[in-house]
Amino acid sequence: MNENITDNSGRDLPAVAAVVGPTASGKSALAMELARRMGGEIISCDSMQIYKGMDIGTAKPTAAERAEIPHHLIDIVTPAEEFSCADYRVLAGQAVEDITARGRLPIFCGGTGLYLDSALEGERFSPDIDPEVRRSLSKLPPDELYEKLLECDPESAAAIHKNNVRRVIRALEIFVGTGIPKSEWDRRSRESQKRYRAVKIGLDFHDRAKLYARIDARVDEMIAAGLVDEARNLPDPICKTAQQAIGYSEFWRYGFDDIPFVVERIKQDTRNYAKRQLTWFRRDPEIHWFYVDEGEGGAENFKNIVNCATELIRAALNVI
RNA sequence: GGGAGCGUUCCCGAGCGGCCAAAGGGGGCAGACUGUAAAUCUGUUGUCACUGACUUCGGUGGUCCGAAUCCACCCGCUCCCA
Repeated sequence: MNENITDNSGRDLPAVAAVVGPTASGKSALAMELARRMGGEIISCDSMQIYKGMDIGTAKPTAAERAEIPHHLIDIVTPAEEFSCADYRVLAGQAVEDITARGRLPIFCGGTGLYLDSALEGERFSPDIDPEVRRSLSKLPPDELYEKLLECDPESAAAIHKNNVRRVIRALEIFVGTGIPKSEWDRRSRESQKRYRAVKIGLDFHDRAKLYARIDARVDEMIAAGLVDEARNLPDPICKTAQQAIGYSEFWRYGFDDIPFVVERIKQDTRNYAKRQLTWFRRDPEIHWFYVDEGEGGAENFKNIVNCATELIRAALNVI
């Protein structure tokens, strides 16, 4: 059933779908429905659902959902383990291969734009860098770091704001570690042949306030579902990435004494995050956007989105 | 009833006679992003016919060439004494 279209360079690329959008926009429900209709399996594209034990705060699909439709790349490491975008790319590639081999349609679903991009990219030319390089660079004053970058990789320096120390360091460590500027590595990745035939479906709202209201409501639900205890009881060593998780980091930062205050912080952080996700995805011209609050919104509109998305995917991927 | 304060742009909050459409932070909006990405960073945020004009700092009326800043009264809030 999964008849791949031959792309213009003559290679057969596996077909995949992707459902993206800001947090709380209804991606999971849409992906589930698409999976049911099209014989698909879901590949989570979420930097935090990777972590075991962080269930409520990352809005993982329920056990029932996971029993009905196979979900990949959820619960793959403990919060103590460092996990990167590059790791994700490798595992996503395996998942697609696996799902495709079984004649089913891989459906990416998630809000981590960088992870999705890295998974869909043809090749990723970013070598491993000795972490010691970053460590020593981090000790230098920001101005000096930017000066250095200006010298060894002016193209990246021009693209990165000097205040964005984290990215200045990344660009610098790539040059120090490989002798080749980051801008050059990036160019090679960008120019590489795509890995899949992908159809991307995006979810957004005409009225931003509606999205924000959904976010607030969902945070309240998470609290009711026991997020506080989940955060309190996470096993101690937690890696840098997992430490940043919204819904948990606020407890670590503000403590467990004033729960209502922390809840407000979680809502605010989530809203800001949703805005950043939208900024990321809106830049991608390949995404077909659907509006959750179109017309009357609600179940009727959801059905309509599912229908349109299904047609779109079938047409574009030539999947029956 | 007496005393001491306070009221600033969406919010908090600085300003205390001109350099103030008014610091800073938050929020909003927009943007960047290729191995920390639920991270990190940038721009913008009174109105308009926008290198200029107009309206704004609780209200009204004054002083002054000139007020968010000084004075009077009024309204509202807070705190202290009774």
